[in-house]
Amino acid sequence: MASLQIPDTVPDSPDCAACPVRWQAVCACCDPAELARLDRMKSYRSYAKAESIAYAGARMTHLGTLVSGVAVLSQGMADGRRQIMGLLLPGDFIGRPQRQYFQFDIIAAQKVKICRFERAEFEKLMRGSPALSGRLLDMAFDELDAAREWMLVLGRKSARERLASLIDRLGQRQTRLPGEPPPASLSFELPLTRDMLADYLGPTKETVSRQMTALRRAGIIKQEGRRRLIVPDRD
Amino acid sequence: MASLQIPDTVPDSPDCAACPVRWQAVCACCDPAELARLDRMKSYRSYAKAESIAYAGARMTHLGTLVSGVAVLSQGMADGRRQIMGLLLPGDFIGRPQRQYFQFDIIAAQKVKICRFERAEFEKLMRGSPALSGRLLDMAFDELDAAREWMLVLGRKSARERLASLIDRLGQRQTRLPGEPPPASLSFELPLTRDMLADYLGPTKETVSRQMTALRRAGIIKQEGRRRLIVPDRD
DNA sequence: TTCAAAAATTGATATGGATCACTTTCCAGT
DNA sequence: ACTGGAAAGTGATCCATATCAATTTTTGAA
Repeated sequence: MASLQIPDTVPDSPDCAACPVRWQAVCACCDPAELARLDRMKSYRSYAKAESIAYAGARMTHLGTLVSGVAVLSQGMADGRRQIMGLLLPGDFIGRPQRQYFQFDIIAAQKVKICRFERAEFEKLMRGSPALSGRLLDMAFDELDAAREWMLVLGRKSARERLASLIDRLGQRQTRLPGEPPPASLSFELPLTRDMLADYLGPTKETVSRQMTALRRAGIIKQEGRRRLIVPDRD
Repeated sequence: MASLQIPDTVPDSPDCAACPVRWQAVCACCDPAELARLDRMKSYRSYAKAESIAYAGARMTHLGTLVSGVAVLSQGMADGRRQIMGLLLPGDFIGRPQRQYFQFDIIAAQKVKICRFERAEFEKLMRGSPALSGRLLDMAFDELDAAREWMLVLGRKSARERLASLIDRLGQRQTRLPGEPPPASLSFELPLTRDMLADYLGPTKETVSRQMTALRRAGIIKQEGRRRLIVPDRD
């Protein structure tokens, strides 16, 4: 089991003030007192590539923030079809307050580190902190808007357009500096296999592969190796 | 203009206690004091069938709750393609706190009545009321889960399966009593035209029509007139 | 009630993407 | 540096759904 190579609970617990996602995560708006309390509550846990972080129906004992790596939120059907609903990138919130069970599967696409809080404890803190619950509300609405935007892609766009939309989205989230407009040209590492791209986009991996070739031949993207992508001009 | 047939602001403002969606809406968890405050803030507004309630980019001056009728949340592309992201039924929340502009179009599918609050005023009340903001957080997460569930339908299911999923979903929301399990057999009125069904499901209206015929011939659904549907056995 | 416009259905044909089968490329582990 | 297995790419064929073109049914306004 790959997960055994990495200790389940990472011993080092750096101070929240030094956290790499301090300003992206749910705790971004916390005042020093709240942050100190979170600091005491938190524990880290790492997951190996391809390890399951949660699965639909499992008890949700913890909530948390993804600190590093990339994970994937997905749902499977009985016959093996699978749809990825979203990517979890550093700063993203994992779980849902007031819920006992996970609704979807969460799988690490790379080595992942999560900053975790016990659910009951976090809920208690939330009740006393309008800043924290307000921030979470805002993040939830952002996710909702993103999910709805993606419905347009899934419902109405061709395979080629879908791939282009996803490349653009991934590129922006990985390249853009917070508060800045998106750069015209992107260069970044694809965190997903072709199979995962297919599960995200709807079509099969063969079609994804063909469309990737088509985009490359059309000069819309360039590739360095299999994973690094360059988008000279976003349009 | 159809909207001129109906006064923009409905004069009668029944007491919140008598509101038909008192226990579904965002105000479900409010205590009497909060409810009294909302009661003073609220104003009603009606929209005619096919009237636009909001459109992407428009200023969001009010938030509110849909009290009666059915509206549709959708997004259009430049070339005319359109995707419906969700239905707004009685009790559903409209708008988003802390946002200046609407992100999507909202269109009345039938005559609609909305209970509105000025955004700034509602936000102020929210800041002082954990019950209200907690309730909204819960509703937002419910919507998020529903949106993600729907992604599976859009990304992975055939036209027939999609139509069946939508019929089931609509039937349940219109038939199910809160807190009860869904009944095995449904009978209800479709609030959407075939065109709108197509915009919801992804395929064209012709395909929707054919699949409707196919489901009828397979005995999975029965129709009374064009709109009333009967699902003898949900499976 | 009548009638024109909109909605829905049906048919014929075209096509994008699925499927199946195979080859090539890339790594991870020895 | 090898090498076996996974990931990625490519080709041939088939099918579900789009598209184009009527026709029928419903609706609502005069």
